[in-house]
Amino acid sequence: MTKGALPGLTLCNNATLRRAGRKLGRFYDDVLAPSGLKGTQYGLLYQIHIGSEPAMGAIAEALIMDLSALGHTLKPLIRDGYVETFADKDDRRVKRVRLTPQGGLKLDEATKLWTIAQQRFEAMLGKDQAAKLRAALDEIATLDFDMPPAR
Amino acid sequence: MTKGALPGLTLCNNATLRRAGRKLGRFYDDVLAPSGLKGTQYGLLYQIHIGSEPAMGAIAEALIMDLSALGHTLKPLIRDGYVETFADKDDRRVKRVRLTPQGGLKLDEATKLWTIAQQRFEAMLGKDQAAKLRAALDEIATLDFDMPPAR
DNA sequence: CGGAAAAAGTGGCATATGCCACTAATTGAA
DNA sequence: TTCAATTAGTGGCATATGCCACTTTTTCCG
Repeated sequence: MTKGALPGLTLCNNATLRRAGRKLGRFYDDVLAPSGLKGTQYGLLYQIHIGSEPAMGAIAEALIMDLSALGHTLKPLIRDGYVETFADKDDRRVKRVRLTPQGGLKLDEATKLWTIAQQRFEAMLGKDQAAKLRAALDEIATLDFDMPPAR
Repeated sequence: MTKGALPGLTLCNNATLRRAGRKLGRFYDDVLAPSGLKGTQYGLLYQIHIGSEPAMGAIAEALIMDLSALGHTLKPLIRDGYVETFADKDDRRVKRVRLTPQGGLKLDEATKLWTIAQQRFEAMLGKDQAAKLRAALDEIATLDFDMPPAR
């Protein structure tokens, strides 16, 4: 009976998304485990890597996450020496972020594992399905939920 | 420049799912805010509601979440008097969960708000798109990620 | 029957995320 | 120039989730 239809809340978009997120997150986490990074941390390192010494705010915006949440999530990575921050030359309010050499190596190491997870997942769901899913998710990410409260 | 294409990690299924999850989660949380419940808590109350005094393990399985995580998430709901637990008559290891009368009322109240969130979201993404998305997400939720480690 | 193994939760520890109240640095007028 | 808004982050507090080490019950055998 453990197999079969999923009971309940199959109607709530939010709950369904969260549930799938827990499942997929654990999978990526498991595969990335040998590197010592969680899926979230891998994504964050990658985002920093592809940016040009991005400011905290720029990262938060790209990842659609709260600025303070980003700050918290960054701490273990800084503590472990994968990331470092420095003040922007022209605006001292701005704090920029970059990978340390160690962080770069760790990212490379983790990318090998990530590729495995990515391939295994896409082999199961289907490359097309996965691409369509990401497209739909990206669409949600760009939606503008602001009409009612007016302004 | 704030608008436009999403930079980076649009390739990682996990990162994309998490990002959309943060966005959608905040939307549902905002709409549910007047009830004092978060989207996660609403989903949990609902899951308990549709079950027959479900055991912790049953809930965790349905929501695909860690049993201990469920225990932690349940605490604030118990503290606030929306949920109560009791030992199973036949197996004292099992702890069953049910809504209190207050919890039932709160669920009804929150459901009105949830309906608004759900409708607003589906109006933006499209009912079809939303249904397809949930189907895809449910498929992920049922995938069996266990081959490599063999057994 | 009696002890090993399995099943269901709990507690502690760590990361992931958000919101709110603040602080510091800039920008914009008057 | 000077002081009120705005912008970028930080810290504290609370929930969301996981994993691991245990404790308590049951179940299973020999």
